[in-house]
Amino acid sequence: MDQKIAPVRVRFAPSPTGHMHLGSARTALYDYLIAKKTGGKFVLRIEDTDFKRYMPGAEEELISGLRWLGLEFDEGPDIGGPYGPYRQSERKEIYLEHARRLVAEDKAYYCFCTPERLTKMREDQQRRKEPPHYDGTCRNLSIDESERRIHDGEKHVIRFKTPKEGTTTVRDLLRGDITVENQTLDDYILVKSDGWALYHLAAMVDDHLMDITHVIRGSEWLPSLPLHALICRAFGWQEPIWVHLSVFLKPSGKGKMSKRESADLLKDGYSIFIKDLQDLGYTPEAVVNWVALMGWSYDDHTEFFTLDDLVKKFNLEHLNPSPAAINFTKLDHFNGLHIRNFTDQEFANRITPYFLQAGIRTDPETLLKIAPILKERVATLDDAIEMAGFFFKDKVNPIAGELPGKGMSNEQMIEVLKKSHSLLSGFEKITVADVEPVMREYVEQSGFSAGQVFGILRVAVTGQRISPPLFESMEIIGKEKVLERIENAIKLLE
RNA sequence: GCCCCCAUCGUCUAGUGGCCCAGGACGCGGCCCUCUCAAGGCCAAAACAGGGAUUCGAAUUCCCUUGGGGGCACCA
Repeated sequence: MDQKIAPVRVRFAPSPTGHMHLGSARTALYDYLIAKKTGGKFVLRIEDTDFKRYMPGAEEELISGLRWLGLEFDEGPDIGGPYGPYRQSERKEIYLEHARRLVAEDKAYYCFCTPERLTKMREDQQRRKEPPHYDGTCRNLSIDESERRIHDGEKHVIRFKTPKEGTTTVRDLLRGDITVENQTLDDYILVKSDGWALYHLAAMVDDHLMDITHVIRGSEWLPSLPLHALICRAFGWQEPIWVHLSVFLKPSGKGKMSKRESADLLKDGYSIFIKDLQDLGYTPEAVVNWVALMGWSYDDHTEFFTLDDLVKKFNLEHLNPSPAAINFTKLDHFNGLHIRNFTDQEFANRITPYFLQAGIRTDPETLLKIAPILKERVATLDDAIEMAGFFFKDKVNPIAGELPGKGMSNEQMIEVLKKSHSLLSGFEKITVADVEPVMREYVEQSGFSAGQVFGILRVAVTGQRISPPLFESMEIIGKEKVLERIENAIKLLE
């Protein structure tokens, strides 16, 4: 069915300047999927040449984020590989050599203009309503003069000698040919005065040296795509296949998520950061499933996918170029779906750390028993704490006012609790099969509704108005504790 | 300001000239189930941005307008 695709080499190349977010996660996911699908390689490369913006711990967060999502990479800074090193900060000389080669071939040149002059130049251009452009002062300096000035210790950068005339056409896999007038391009800086390469050079050199076949990245790179193609062509390299993914917009669909909005979002229990999502009780399965479908679709209308499903079904052809607003309620939906898809044991394992974090001591047997009745009713894993914390407490503390008893007096509630207590006492142990028929029979005779009777019992036994089913809960809690809690509630009412 | 990209229900999307008075999913509303809350089942409302052109025929092709997004650093 699927035509055989040659093995790809793809790279996820984040810069360690901030927290890993949904956009990165999706790019990495698609990289992983297409690599696995074609039997290719998924490499992680850290683009850390901007020391000013470097964020300590970002690389570790990236790696643990990838692993949490299940996106194991084949080559990377911590595991190495045949194309290393995988940190750009360890490849300075490689970029410099390449830049010099371009200079030697008259495809780049040394520029001695000071940042101050360039800033002023730009301001003047802006004032004259001209697009900001390098004015070409050093573009035609002779090699001799350049070398003399370098020798004299003059600060310099290396600029790309962008063609002044004609057009450049590059093919993006999702959008087709994109053509720009070369005169709208600039003589971009390739190497900074401190000798470090800029992204444009470093990424192209690395992609070539690392045999990258497909460059999958965000569409914020689209404007510099012609430059990148021109650089590849200047070196005489074959270009990779360019794939620019749509951007993610904030839920309203109006623009990208800002820092301030991310903070607001967190108050509602959502986040665009992978680390947060984990803490908020989302499963990696759901995040993967959800994010995969933001910009990609599968044609038979199925939407529930595991990572393995996606590896089988993913393709580059169904990618969608238009921007996508993030829909967190759909994440909730997928989270529920995947939670319910877990085995009871798996679910028990997953919620354990959340209880731990909340300071609630659990035991594996009970966890396994509550799993089936809990799985159906939590949206996020940490919901389990609120919903099922009472299973692990010695006693619960219902508030008198919390005991519902719609339209019932205190005396009536006490009556119900006392009767229930005596009924339950008659059993050797509480099981749903034994107890439920008896209790329902009591409801019949009592004149109260099932909602009234079970509602009071629920609060007495669980301390909550909302809980998993009453009888199942009582069976798990055990007769002794149940009776104790009912007695407690009676005392409270009296 | 200049350059580039995008445009189907509120949102994510299917749709590559006739199968579409547009299909699915989330959400929303209703009903069923029901000891609470969920889950599940069923039903409903909801979109081709506007204008031209091509064609026997356009959501699908082309042009313009409008709207939205991204980019214009010795950041990535």
